Amino acid sequence: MITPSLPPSPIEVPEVKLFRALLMQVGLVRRVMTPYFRRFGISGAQWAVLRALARAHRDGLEGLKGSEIGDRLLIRPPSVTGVLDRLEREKLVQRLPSQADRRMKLVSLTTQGRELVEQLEAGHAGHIQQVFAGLSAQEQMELRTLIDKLNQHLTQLADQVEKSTS
Amino acid sequence: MITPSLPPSPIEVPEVKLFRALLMQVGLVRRVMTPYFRRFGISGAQWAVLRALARAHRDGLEGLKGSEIGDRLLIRPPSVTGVLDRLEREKLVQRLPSQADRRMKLVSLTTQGRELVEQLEAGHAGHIQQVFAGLSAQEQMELRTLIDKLNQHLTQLADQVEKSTS
DNA sequence: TCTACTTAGTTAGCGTACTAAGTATATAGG
DNA sequence: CCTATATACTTAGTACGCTAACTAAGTAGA
Repeated sequence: MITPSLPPSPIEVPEVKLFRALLMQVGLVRRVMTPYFRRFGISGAQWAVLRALARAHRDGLEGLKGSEIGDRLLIRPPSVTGVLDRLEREKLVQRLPSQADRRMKLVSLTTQGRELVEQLEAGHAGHIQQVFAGLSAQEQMELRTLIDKLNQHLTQLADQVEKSTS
Repeated sequence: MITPSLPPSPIEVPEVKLFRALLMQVGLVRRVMTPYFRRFGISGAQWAVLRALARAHRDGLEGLKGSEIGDRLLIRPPSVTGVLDRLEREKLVQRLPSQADRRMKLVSLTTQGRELVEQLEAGHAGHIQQVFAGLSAQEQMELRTLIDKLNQHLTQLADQVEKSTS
């Protein structure tokens, strides 16, 4: 006889609860940050790209290639193309063909893009501090240590997944 | 004279570094989990819904209404509609009109959906344990405590954002 | 040299998140 | 009773992530 009901709930290991807490965190951070970036007419992903380009600019580089942006942001090439398309449409970045390697395009901030970065940077630290205001400086340090350690492990795990898939 | 260059990089407060570590974590978890769910023909969001429905089923409920699902998963009504559309297409869930309140539809697992939940639950804990294998049991507990505390704060902050926007 | 492989970027198509706005039903206040 | 508000869900349109597949260009090996 086929039972139409589910068997009793499996024992919930602590890792699963931790994982759900982590997913909750992701959702909450999205809800807090998305409207914040919206005020500047951009998205979180767009800000991440603008910030990477600003850093490159300050390091004296002419620009970044798309693949470098993708590596830093942990997103795949098609996602980079999409975000750059929209940033270029808003005239915040430009894609200049490279003479050295004609396959790639060097992406850099426009004057308008640099102005927006400046404007955003003025209040950015303050807003991020609000996000973590629920934790003491000590707790923030502990969290940082744990996340870094977890990220190291996840990087390894992600590489394994990548290989086994391809 | 207008400077075409950016002013020097603002001082990077620890919170900003922590925030970037957190974003990194989000990207890495996505890269590890998405291929895992893919093996079962579903997505992470779909699993979250199936799991919520399984829990409701075990609690003896006929089903959940869409808004309850959205509340648990921290997603808005249109996202719930979309995920349910695809789950219904795959015959994993069903939307039954409620007689008590004709506005809502009670969402529940189909037999096929229950079978998939069972199948997935068999190996789920093991996979999640892999995700956190980079941390000791002690560290996992600490991380859990910190995330819970942060989530409490973020919930409050998200509510404020919601109110100020509307 | 010429083929094979690699790298850079794009396009196509899908799933999931959002806001804004619309429909239908329920409930409350005058 | 009947209008106003609130609730439940959907539709429309946008952004961002992915895989698969494609073009173009550089690189290496027979």
